[in-house]
Amino acid sequence: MVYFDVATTYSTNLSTPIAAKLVTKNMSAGNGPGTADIENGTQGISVVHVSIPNQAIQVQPVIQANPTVIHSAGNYQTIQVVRVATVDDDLSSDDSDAKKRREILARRPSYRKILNDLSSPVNKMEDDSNSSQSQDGQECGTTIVQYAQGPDGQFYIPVGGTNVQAYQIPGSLAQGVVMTGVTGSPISSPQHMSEEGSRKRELRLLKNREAARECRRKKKEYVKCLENRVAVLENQNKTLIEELKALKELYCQKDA
DNA sequence: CGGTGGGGACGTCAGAACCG
DNA sequence: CGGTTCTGACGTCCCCACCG
Repeated sequence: MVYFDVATTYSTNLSTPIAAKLVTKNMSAGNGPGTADIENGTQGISVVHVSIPNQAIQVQPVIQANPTVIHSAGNYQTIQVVRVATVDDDLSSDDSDAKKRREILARRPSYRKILNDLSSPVNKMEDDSNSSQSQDGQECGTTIVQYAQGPDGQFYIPVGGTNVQAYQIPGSLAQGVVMTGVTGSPISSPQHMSEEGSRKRELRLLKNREAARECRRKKKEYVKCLENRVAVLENQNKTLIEELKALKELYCQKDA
């Protein structure tokens, strides 16, 4: 089971969970519509757990309790799906696992820390599998973001994109840390010492080259996430202004 | 068509940050 | 605390649009 976490932006400050149904968009045949469970959030955010591939989807809110609360009901909202973690199906219902995923979502937006966490080997492996999926002709979306809720506000968390390149150290470089002679014993002559030094340097440069590439990629994602956040907040602001306007009108009508 | 400037990607270095 | 990783800064290259 692969978990994806996304967030809706149209939900409001409900104290009860909001139901929703997934409406897939540009899904390839055979993927099916997917399902969604929405976990109640605070400050207008509900986290949606879906089980469809890593691509843009649409979520349609379904009002259960108080239809007047969500004025955007029925509107479709395109969101992007984030792969959070891959776990065994046996573990998928495990509370501790869900808690772990929530912790990831709730982490503060420390750029370095977030990126550091999300650069774990597991994520890299999954990114590799993503890139292999995209070779089938499916665009997996541009920016992959995670919209999470912190104790004092909302923020996006960038996660690995689809263009992660496999990192391979050439054999001669990878084993260059301790050089041995034909007999297998360590070599310590000045010539071999300099050779070892140059090999070490080559390896360091190679690693740093890859690190710089990855760093730029993550930075770009982070900037995109921030831009997305601006867009979402502007949208929310607009919605709230409209809501206020509607309430004012309602109030005036009652008064008259 | 050649010169030029902007923008993006890259490699390298240095130093900060992280980790065992 | 030493080794490793991350990232800002800098220089370079390439591509593209614009202009004379």
